[in-house]
Amino acid sequence: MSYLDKLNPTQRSAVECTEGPLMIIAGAGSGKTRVITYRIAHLINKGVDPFNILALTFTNKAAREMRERISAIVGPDARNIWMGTFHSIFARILRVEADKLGYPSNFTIYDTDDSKSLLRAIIKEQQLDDKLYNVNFVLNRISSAKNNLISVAEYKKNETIQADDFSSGRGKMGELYEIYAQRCYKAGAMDFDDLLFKTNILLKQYPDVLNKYQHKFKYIMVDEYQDTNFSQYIIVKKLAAVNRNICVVGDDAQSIYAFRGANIENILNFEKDYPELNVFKLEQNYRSTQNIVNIANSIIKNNTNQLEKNVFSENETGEKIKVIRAFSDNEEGKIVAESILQERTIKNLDYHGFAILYRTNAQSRSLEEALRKLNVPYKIYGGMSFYQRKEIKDLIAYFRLTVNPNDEEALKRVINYPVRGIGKTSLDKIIVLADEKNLPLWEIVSNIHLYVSGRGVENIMNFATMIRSFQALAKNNTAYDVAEHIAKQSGILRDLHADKSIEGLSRYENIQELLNGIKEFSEREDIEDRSISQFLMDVALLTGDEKSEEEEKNTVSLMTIHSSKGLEFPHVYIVGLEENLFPSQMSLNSRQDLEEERRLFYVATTRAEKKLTLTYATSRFKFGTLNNSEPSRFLDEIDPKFLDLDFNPAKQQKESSLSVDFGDERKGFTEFASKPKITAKVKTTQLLAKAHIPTEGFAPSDTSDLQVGMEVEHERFGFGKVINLEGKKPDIKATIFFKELGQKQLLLKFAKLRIVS
DNA sequence: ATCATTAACCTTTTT
DNA sequence: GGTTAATGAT
Repeated sequence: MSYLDKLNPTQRSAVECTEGPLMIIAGAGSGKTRVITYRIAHLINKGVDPFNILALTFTNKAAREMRERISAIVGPDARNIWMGTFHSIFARILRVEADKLGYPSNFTIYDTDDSKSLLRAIIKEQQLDDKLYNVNFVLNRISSAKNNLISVAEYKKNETIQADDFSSGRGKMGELYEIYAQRCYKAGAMDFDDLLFKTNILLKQYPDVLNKYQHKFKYIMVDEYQDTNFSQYIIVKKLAAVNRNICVVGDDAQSIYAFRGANIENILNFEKDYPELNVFKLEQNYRSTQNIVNIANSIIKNNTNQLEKNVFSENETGEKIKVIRAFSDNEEGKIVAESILQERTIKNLDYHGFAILYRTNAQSRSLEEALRKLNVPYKIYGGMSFYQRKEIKDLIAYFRLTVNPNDEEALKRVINYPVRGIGKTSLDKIIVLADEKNLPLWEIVSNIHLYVSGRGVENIMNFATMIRSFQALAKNNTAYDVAEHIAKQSGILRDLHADKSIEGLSRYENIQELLNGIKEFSEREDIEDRSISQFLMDVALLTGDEKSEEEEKNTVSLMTIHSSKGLEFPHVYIVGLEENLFPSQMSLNSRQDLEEERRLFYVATTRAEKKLTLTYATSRFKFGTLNNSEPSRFLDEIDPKFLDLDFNPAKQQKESSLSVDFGDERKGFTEFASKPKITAKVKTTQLLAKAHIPTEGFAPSDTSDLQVGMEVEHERFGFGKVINLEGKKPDIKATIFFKELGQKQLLLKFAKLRIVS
C-alpha cells in the first residue's frame, strides 16, 4: 500500500473514496493524473475486476500514459481496463453492436477532411451557393446538432433552428444535414460526432444494450470532465445510472473546447445530478514556481464564471515572467530561438525542457525557421500529422475501400489515382447514377457495364476487378501482406518512385514507413486479429504521430496551446501575445468566447515549471501581407509586479530615447509598452542594437573573486559598479549600478561580465 | 482526360 | 505564405 503514502491528505481521500459519485476539482499542476491513476490502481487492489472499470479521456496520449502508470502499480491487469478516448471506446462498442443500427461492424470512420469533402460534393450537387453554404459553417452546424443530440427529423421540426437558418438565408440546412447523414449511412461511414451520437441512439433504443453496459461498467471515471459536450454527458450519465460509481475529474479554469461543443456547465452543475456527491479540491500546485502560479491566478481572476478555488504553490518564488517585444514575427522567432540556445548553454540544459506554445498552427513557421538557422533541434506536435499526408491518405483509402467498398470518400479519392483514365466526367456520371438508383457508388462502379456502355467503361471495370482482387486477398492474409500488395498493384509505389523530386522522395519514404508500421502490427503476438481491417480500426482514431521516444529526448517542443494541455516543461515560451491573435479575433464578439481565450492563456502559463517567457510582435505576416499588431489585452491584465520588463526592448528604447520619465511603475502594461511605437521601426531597431557596444574583443572575466566596488562591463548593459554581493557560492547575486541603465541584480553564474578595474 | 496555370481562400483551437 | 479549387490549353 506504499503508493498511498505518496499522496497528500486531500489526494489520498480522493483516491480512497471509491464508492458513490465523486468530483475532483484539480487545479493546474495539482497531481491530477497521479490521483486518477492511483485511484484506478486502488480499485484493482481492492479486488475490482479491471474489466468493470471504464476510464474516459480526451486524448490517446493521456490514456496511454495512464495505462502505463497504472500497470507500474498493479502489473499486467492494467491491460484489461476499458480505458481510452470517448471516441475510441464507443467506436469499439459500436462495432460490436453495429448491426442494431444497420451498420456493418467494419464501418469506416470519416475524418474531418472526409466530412468536408462529402459536404462540398453535396452542396454542389444541390446547386447551392458555396459561399453562403460555406463547408466549414455547414459542418459546424451539423456537428453541433449531433453533439446536442438533435436528429435530422428534430432539426427540421425545431422552430428555433429553422428560424435561425431561414433568417440567415440558409433554409436548406436541414436538407443538407439529411443528405449528409444518408450518404454517410449509405457509405457505411460514421464521422467523429456520429461515434457519440450513434452511441446515444443505441443506448436509447436498446434498453438491453444499455443494461448490459451499465452492469459491465461498475466504476466509471472521466478525465477532463470540463471538456465534455452534451452528447458525452448523456452517455456517461446513462452508463452510471445503475451503480452511481462515477468519478469526474476536471478544472473549470482549463475548459478550452467550447468551440467543439464542450459545455462547461457539465462540471459546474455536476452536483445537481448527484446530490450525494463528494467533492475534493486539489489546490496545491506542485509543478510551478510561485511567480508562475501567481501570474496564472491573476489572469484567471478576470473571468466571472468559475468554481471557487485557491491554487497555490509552495515551491521557490522563481524568476519573474519575462515579457519580450519583437518588431516582427520573424524577429520574435529569432529572439526565442536565441534565448533557448543561450539558456541551455549557460545552464547546461537539455533542449527537451523547452517548449514554445502558440495560438494557431500557422505561427510555427517563423519559429521553425529561426530554430533551424541556429541549429536548435525541434519537434512540432500536432499540425499535419503523419496520417494526414496525402500519400498516406491515398494508400489508406485503398485499404478502406478494400475493407468497405461502399466508402464513398475513399472511392472518390483513388478511383483515378494513380491516373487510369477515369476522369471527372466519368466520376460525375457515376455519382448521378448512384443518386438516381439510391445505391452506393461502388454498386455502380462494380456493375458499370449494366448502366453505361462506350469508352471508359473498360477502365472502370478494370478498377473494380482490382479492388475485388484486393478484397479476396484480404480475407485470408495478414495486414502487411495485403498492404504491400495493394501498394504495388494500385500503382502508388510506382507513381511515387517515378517522382524524383525531394518531395516525391519523401512521399515514397512515408509510404515505406507506413508499410513498416503495418508490418510491425502484423507481427504482434498480443493480438488475435491481424487483418488489414483490424489495422484500419486502430488507425482511424490515431491522431498525432505517437512520439518516437529516444530521438526526441533532446528537442524543443513546438505546439498549439490546445495540444499542450496536460503537459509540463521547465521552460515555456508563449508567443504571439497580440490582439486579434491571442485573444483570437473570432473570440472578441462574446464574453464567453473571450473567457475561453483567457482560460487558454491560463492553461498556457501553467505548463511552465521554472521559467516563463511571453513574447509579442508589433507586426506580423498574415496571408502574405504585413499587418501591425498591438500587445494582447491579457498582458495588461497581469499584475505588473510579477513581470520582468527589464529585457523588454520597449523599456530600453523608452529609457534611451525619451527624456522625461514619469516614473509610474504601476502603470498598465499596454500604456507602458506601446508608447515607443510612435517612432519608426527601423530606427528603433538600430537604437536597440547599439544601446551598448561592447569594447573590442569583449570577453567575460572569471567573476569568482568579484568584490564590491569593482568596475565591470556587461555585454549589453554597458559599464557599471558593483555595489553589493549576496548569496552563496554558485548562486551569488550581484547588485550593479550601470551608468546607462541604473541598478540591476545579476546572478554571477549567468552574467557575462568583464572586470574593468 | 490530363496537365499547367490562375484564382480564391485561408487561420482558431481537435477527437 | 501556402494550399487547393477552378479555368484553360493540349
